[in-house]
Amino acid sequence: MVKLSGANARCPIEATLDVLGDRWSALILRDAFYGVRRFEGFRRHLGISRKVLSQRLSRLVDAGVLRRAPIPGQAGQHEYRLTPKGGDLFPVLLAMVRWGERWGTSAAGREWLRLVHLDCGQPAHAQSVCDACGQSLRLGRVRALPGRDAPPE
Amino acid sequence: MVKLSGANARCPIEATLDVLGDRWSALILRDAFYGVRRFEGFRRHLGISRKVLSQRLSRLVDAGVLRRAPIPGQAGQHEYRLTPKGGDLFPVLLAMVRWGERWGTSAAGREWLRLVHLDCGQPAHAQSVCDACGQSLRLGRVRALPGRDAPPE
DNA sequence: ATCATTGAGTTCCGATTAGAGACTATATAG
DNA sequence: CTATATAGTCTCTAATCGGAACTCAATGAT
Repeated sequence: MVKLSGANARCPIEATLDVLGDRWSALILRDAFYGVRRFEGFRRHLGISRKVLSQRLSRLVDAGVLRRAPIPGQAGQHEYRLTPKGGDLFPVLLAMVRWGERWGTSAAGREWLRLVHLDCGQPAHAQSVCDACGQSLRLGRVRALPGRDAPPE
Repeated sequence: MVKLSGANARCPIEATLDVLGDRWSALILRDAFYGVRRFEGFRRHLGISRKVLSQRLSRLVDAGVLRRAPIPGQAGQHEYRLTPKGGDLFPVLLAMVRWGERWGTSAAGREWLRLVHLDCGQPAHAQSVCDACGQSLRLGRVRALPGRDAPPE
């Protein structure tokens, strides 16, 4: 499934898609952000088959976004927790929540989920801003250029 | 933790994944943000098979994120352009760029792509902030609760 | 002590989907 | 009139999916 296409093989978006570019992986990570940790938890919440879940969890562990840790006291049992690398996917998920709330066919206008920002107590809606100037990053106000390490041509 | 019954079917993230949850669709949208518009452009740039490209483009058009418009003067030819709904996916892509630059295996530390924020002239790195208080949205500082329209139980 | 249950998988199967490549249809270029 | 480009469709094989059954270890109930 990891098909690296010609020239843009290592575009950072593709690197992210190695982890998030599969529906089940993305949903597993969503559940991980919601606090799900156990195999059976994911399975029940997602309705995913055991085989695919097992495969996806291993892949996410291999990718370093989840960590498989034994549960102390519960011999033989373990849980999957987000690593710092995995936790850093949070902004991507938040941006997805935002879009889904605005545009999702059956989600639009509905409040399925309430995210509360503990620092201000308000409902959290993610906004994408420039980390240099703090202004909102709008499509059309961002120009994509080849970077220093871009492939030639 | 949000109670996820089988009815998490309409979580806003899932709505977004209907569009972005497939690797090819996500890559097509990335290319669209880069300015690619034509069937053959996507095909060459991505190395995708015609069948799958055709299928994905139709799906994205059906989903309302791309629009299939005839090119005036070039009879029989047309292009795929982002709709406002599609353009609103930009923050998701930006968040992916950000993560890929930080964590992507072969992308980490490299500058494959340079995004310039035209409003300040600086390299654009997307940051996810609360639209209410403007503070950065950090995992752990956001609590997920069932919303008004959450499924019962 | 035994039986059933739960957690966490693995294995097998039929059905779906993906990708490679050939084929088609239309329009312009030479 | 032939060649080329665009935008697909069709066919075929290989990979992948979901579902169900099976495994195996650790608890829990009788």
